[in-house]
Amino acid sequence: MTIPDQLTLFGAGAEGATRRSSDRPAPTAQAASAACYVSVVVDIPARALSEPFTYAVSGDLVDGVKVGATVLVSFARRMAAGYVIACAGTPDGLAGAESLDPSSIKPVRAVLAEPAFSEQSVAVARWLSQTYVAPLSECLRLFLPPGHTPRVRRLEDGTYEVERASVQEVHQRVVALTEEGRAFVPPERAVRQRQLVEALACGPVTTSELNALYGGMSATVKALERRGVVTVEERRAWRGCDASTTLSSASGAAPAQLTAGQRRALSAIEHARGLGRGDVVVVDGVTGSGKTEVYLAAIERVLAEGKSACVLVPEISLTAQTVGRFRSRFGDAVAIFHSRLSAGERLDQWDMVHAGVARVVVGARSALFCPFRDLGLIVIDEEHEHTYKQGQSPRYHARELAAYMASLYGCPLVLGSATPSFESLARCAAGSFGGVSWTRVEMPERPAGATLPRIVIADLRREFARGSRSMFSKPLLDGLMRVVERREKAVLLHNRRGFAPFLMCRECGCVPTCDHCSTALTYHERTHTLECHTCGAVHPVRPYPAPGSACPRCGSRYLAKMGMGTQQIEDALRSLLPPDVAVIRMDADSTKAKGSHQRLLEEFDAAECAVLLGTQMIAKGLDFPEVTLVGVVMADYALKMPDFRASERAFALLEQVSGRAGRGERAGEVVIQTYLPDDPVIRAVAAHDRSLFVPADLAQRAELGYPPYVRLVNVVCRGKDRNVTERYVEALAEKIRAIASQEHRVAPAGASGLSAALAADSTERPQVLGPTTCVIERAKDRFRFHVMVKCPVGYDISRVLSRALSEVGARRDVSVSVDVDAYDLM
DNA sequence: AGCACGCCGACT
DNA sequence: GTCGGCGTGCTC
Repeated sequence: MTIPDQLTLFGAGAEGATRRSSDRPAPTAQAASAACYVSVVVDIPARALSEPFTYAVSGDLVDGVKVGATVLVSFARRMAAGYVIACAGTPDGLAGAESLDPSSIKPVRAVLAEPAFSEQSVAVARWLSQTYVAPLSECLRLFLPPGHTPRVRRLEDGTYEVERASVQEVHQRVVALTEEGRAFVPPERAVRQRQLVEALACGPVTTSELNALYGGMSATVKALERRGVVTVEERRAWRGCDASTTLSSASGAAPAQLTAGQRRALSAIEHARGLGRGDVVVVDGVTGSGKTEVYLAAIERVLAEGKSACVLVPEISLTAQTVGRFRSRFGDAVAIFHSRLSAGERLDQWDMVHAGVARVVVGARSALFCPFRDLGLIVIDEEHEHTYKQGQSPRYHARELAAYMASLYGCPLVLGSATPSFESLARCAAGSFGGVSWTRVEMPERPAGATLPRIVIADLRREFARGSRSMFSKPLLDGLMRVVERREKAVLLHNRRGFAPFLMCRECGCVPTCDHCSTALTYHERTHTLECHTCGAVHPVRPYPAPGSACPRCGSRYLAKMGMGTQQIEDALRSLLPPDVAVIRMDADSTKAKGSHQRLLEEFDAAECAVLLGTQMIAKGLDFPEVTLVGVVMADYALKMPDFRASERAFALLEQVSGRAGRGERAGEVVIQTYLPDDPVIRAVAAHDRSLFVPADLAQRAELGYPPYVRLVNVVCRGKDRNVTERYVEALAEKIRAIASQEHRVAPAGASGLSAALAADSTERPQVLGPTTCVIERAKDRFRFHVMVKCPVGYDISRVLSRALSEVGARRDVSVSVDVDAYDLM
């Protein structure tokens, strides 16, 4: 545990200490001696401060002040960190500074960090800021090295302090034999020297490795270094590169031959690369059709041209196999980003890209902000995943950001999925969007004779009528027994975490709810607690049939667990299956610890006969050829979500999880348990044919005005005072209505005909719905209201919103969050 | 007149 | 974000 180093600038004793009064420099003198001028975005996240300010750079700082650098500036009687986004010889050369009084320009006080982003990244940050109505400083921060967000604080005595980044680079000392050293024979009795020479015979070794192997070796190293036998070289250590896996399918050897579908996809990507304008290729390949191999082959060609590639995968830790394939194909040239990296590992992976050591980046959505040298390809795997939408400001969607970056860099964007998003399907159907072409390539077959699994629908209504009270239907039970008998493997999906999601009184119907938030409390079996997943409040509880259970409202003792979770199914499986069958549960609870995710998968891989039970995290990316059975314990949770995308998501989830079966030589079977066997989504999954539900679902969305036919923006206002918040949100909604009605349709330059093609029946002007209270009316003691805005595709709604926000003005006691192209409408 | 409070706008 | 300026309205 290291205490963050603190470095006091302008501290007491420092010459010209920055006190309130002495804070103002003589402006004219500074301006006259300026070597150049810069546009600086101050790191104060307020919507009103999104525009850059102009500062002068003195001669002694000019070498360090470049685009991408972090600087310290005085701003409105205080100090602030800021980011340099442009440089020029005179103020006139900087946008917005033309009409500035030269005497009001202050100097840059210090350089806090070397350049971290390029001018292209500035363009990307600007686009993010405008599109998602977020402060520019917040968007620029995304490009900083991990753990290096600057912190400037004012101390009691009026001086300022810049906190040094808590994560630092580390070095290792590498010991190697010199040319002459090879012939060196240690004296008979010099045991340590013998050990050292022996260790170095096969190649250079780090000092820490030597010390771990032989104990204190530093004296010996020093002695031999003096004699010229060995050299010691200090080298930057790259943390986060040593993750190895025993997973059998993680090797990346290229197959002898690609399938016809893979070749088609690859040539579409090559075609797009040749055009160099950022065209999009949607690789629509069934599960197991070898999409990863297409990415790998495309990246090989990009690397051969000396360019780099970025691959986004949903929550990387879920796909240790994918990572393994990339690492074994491209070796050290790969940087990996996932949520389970430590701060130091994250920084080093970033620096590997910065230094040009790594030219392939595999990571979650934030990997797009890496300091790429010359980006030649962007890939988004499992493109339909909603994790590509960022949940906090800036609430960008990685697909849209990647499409913008692709056109900026003139490189192709590849979107891969077995279940492409409706947005992507619509754009491909239109042929173009945002001024570039969108092409869909189908890969309908699995390579090497593997076939898609047979799908069995288990009708739970009939099971119940037959008197079965088991959580496993006959087809699923039979399937499990067959797996046990043949010593194969099964994957069981259950889309819920915890033991019982909530408690309910069987007598009065009361469901315990959080005092601070209007959400039902979740029951946790192992700890006997009710927990609020919104604010984290924890209450101990005794549910029925434990003695002393009591309903908080009516006192009845029948306060019972409702629904079932993965833990309950795990217990049932264990009592059902012979003890030599491994039952492995994977959900948010069992994968909390670092590395536990991979460990559980390796356990499943190594087992001779096993059942892997888990939430949706097991649905994608897993590639185990021995899995012959996939069971969905209850498909209806996914089908009946209160969301217009429920069908799309349910289809994706069921199709993905079904795809885990039959990836090897033996055929696979999927059993889906449901009370709704006639639902079009279930029928589409059963037939491996999305056309059985997509047209009807699209027709409904067109009629009700939902994406992909319109854009949706959700504006949420939160405040402690109900009335104040409500009045504010009403004023904001009114302002949006007013501005939207006076603006004509402003399609941004280059916007395609998709809005015309798709939005023909929808409104031409934005439609403002609400304000209303949010579904979660109150969270963390704040009242929540929201306004929904629907507008035609291609309409520049962001401009309307930022104008409305600045005209209504900010209030300290009401926080506003804008979610453009919202996914979560709660 | 003197001052507390809240709103508005500037900040380079 | 954060501070100061200024207008409103209340109190001495």
